[in-house]
Amino acid sequence: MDNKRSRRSPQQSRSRDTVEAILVATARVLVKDGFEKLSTNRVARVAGVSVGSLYQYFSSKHELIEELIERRSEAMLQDYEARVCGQELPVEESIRTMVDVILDSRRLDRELASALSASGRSSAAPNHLREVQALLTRSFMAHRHRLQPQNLELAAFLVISSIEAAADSAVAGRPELLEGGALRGELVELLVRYLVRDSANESGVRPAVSQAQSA
Amino acid sequence: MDNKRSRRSPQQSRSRDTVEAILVATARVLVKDGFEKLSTNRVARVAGVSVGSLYQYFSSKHELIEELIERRSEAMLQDYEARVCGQELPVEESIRTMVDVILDSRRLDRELASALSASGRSSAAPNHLREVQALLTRSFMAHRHRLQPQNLELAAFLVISSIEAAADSAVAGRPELLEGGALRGELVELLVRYLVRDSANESGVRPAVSQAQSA
Amino acid sequence: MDNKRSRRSPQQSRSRDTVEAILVATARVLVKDGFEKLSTNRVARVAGVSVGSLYQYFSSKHELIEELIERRSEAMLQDYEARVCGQELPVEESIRTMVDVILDSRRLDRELASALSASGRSSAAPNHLREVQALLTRSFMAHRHRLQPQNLELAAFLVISSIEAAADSAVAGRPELLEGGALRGELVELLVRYLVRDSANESGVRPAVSQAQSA
Amino acid sequence: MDNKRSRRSPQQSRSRDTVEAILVATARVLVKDGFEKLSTNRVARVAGVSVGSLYQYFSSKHELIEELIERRSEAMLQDYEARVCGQELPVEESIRTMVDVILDSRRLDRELASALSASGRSSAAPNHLREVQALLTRSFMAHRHRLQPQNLELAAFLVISSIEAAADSAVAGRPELLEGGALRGELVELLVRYLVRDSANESGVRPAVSQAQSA
DNA sequence: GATGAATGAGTCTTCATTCAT
DNA sequence: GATGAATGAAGACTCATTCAT
Repeated sequence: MDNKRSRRSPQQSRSRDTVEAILVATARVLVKDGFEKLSTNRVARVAGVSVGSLYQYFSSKHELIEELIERRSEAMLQDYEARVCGQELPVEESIRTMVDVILDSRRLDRELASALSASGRSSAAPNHLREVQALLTRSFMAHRHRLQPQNLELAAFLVISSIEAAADSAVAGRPELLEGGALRGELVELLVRYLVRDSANESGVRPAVSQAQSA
Repeated sequence: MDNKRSRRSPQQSRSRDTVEAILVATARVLVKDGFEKLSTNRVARVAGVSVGSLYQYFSSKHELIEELIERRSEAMLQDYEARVCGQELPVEESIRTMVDVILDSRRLDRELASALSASGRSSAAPNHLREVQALLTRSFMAHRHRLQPQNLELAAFLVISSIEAAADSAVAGRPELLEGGALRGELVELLVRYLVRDSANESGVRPAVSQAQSA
Repeated sequence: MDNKRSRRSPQQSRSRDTVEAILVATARVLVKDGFEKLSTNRVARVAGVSVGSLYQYFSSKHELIEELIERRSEAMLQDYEARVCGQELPVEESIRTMVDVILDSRRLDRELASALSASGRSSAAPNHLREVQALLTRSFMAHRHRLQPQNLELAAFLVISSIEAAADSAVAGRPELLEGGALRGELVELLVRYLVRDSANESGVRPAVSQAQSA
Repeated sequence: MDNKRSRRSPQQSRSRDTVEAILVATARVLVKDGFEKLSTNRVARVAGVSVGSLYQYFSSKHELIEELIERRSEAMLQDYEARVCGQELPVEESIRTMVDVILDSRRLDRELASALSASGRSSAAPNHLREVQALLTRSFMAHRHRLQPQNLELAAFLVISSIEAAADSAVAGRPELLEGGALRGELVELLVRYLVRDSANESGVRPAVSQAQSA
């Protein structure tokens, strides 16, 4: 625990290959068998090395996974920077790029993302707000003339997932946000702005957003 | 609700107490030791009953957790309904209530929520977009005059967490959303509407949102 | 262990019914789920009584099974006696009746017999002399002109099963038989007499045996 | 033989010893405590290795037992072949050898055989035909002048065990044999030929059988 | 007598980790 | 450095048996 980062950092090329093989194997096992079946022995076997070698470069199973996640983040960051290419983008473009980067990343290694994020979650978890979402959809229906989104079901999906995400992120990393009214107010702002149709200028004010996107 | 077909449905009052004790113990273990340390034996010990008793009411560890999550969902649903009280609320109010319900729920059992949602995620996970978020914040700074949110750091937090959440929810339950451009477009719409200041009417069009919120 | 036969012997009719129900349930469970899945709790549930009641009449799981076996033996004995009906049968008839009784008993509750006798045996057991049997069949083929049985494969089956049975019975109940040459000699006598064709009188000497049997 | 696809095939000499120790321990536990008390942990402890090691070479408790049985079968087969030594034996010799092999095998590891074959059988089982056997013996007594065997009690033992064995083997592996009359007829043939004295030539026809046997 | 909730030792099995070779 | 055999604590789950109601 305290001797973290004690191992690792291969300098020779053979070592680098080994590390790479291990990481690739980890991802493969994760995708093929899920998080629960991930074991150091199995990873080593798939990587074609011995467990001993695995422990030469990763001091624990935990570190193995951390490294994998870190690499994925780095990849996303590089993707973002590659797309932005040093330019100063307007906010709309920034956002669109961000969205693209994250969604593409998830799309590319869907299995890995799923294995990584849904790892311990019980199957009930994803559904546990289904009913609330249904409730919300119905409420949207009732006011559909005042709402901007066309696909109300998709809108409800987005709304719920955003609230939950904010709540969970706050719990995980910024608990103080749960106390004040700031997060709350901002979330409401976010969502209401998204949902409610602009009364004055239907399609004039914010035109950039509705353009077609490249898939 | 009661069609859970647990091993047995309690028929004596003793049983009901046992079930309750087990569920309480589960939450306690989850909070104190985290998901990974949750074991049926430990739960039973903390609950002051035997493993056998646990298995009399929950046919597996999995079911135990499902029940816990289900109870939390039900509680949230009831909270929502209590607040709405049968009235037909306008969208703004629906959203505010929804936000309140979810945030309050998380605030109340923060630890449990954390244990449950971060269950399998490695400790690296919460941080893995920190850098991206920093990037985004800087970009926001550069355009701050065109943006509506005051607290740009909070805005970036919200933006990132919303995108990630949408991506993860899609991966978990609606993979088809990752393919088309619909989710992407809607997400961009959501975020840009939130971020960009209304050029025409600075504070006139959407007044309801900026009101004070009841904690 | 030492208070055996302490419970049991119902005198009232309700008790008798209960005992009967339990025994029937035991057989049912045995047939449906096999010996390994047999548990007092399950038997009680299937019998429609409580475990407590089961233990009122059977002091242990062990005793439950013993009783079942004993009943089966009694049934066979009664069947035999019913068929013999007090008459003094000639040996041929005795044997035929005996064979009928045992085979019929097995045929009638084949499942139960199988569950009971194959209970703990690994799947390898029934086959473990297959090769030897094949060897023997081949040897028979080579001498088929000197042998009496028509179906040599069936003959080999019988031969092997008889030897094994004698060996196992001896191990289980009469270990001294394994030491001397008596059992050995008698077994050889039994088998050779069966196998080798009578050189002198092909079909005259022992005519009674080849008659048709009632199925 | 070696295509057993156990978890791993030992590659170092240490492993081979471990495997051997485990198998020896299995036999020892079986002999000392019986099949019901056989557990992987106990075997490992007796073998002086860890459970983990056991599972390195045997993927389940089941496989452990299968291996043991297979080894015993192989040993018997080798014994048979060693005695036959490639020669083409006459039937009488084949049978005698077969009988010797099986009886000797049982004699050598009597305890193991007992534990293995009586594995699940309740203690009632071996006795459950005692009464029938008594009956039969008495019947034999009555016709003793027409019977060939000298030791009628031993004959009855052999007769009963042969019928039961045929019935059980059929139940276990060839249920179709229970239906037709073939098995029945053949069994009767086998037994009557054994029991009934040859009327014509008392001691002339089948002389080979009564010779002395090598123990 | 009957009930069924409770017990807890014991079962099989996994897997992160170590260390002699 | 690499190997892979060995470890053993720990986990999920079962079931014969008891005993308060």
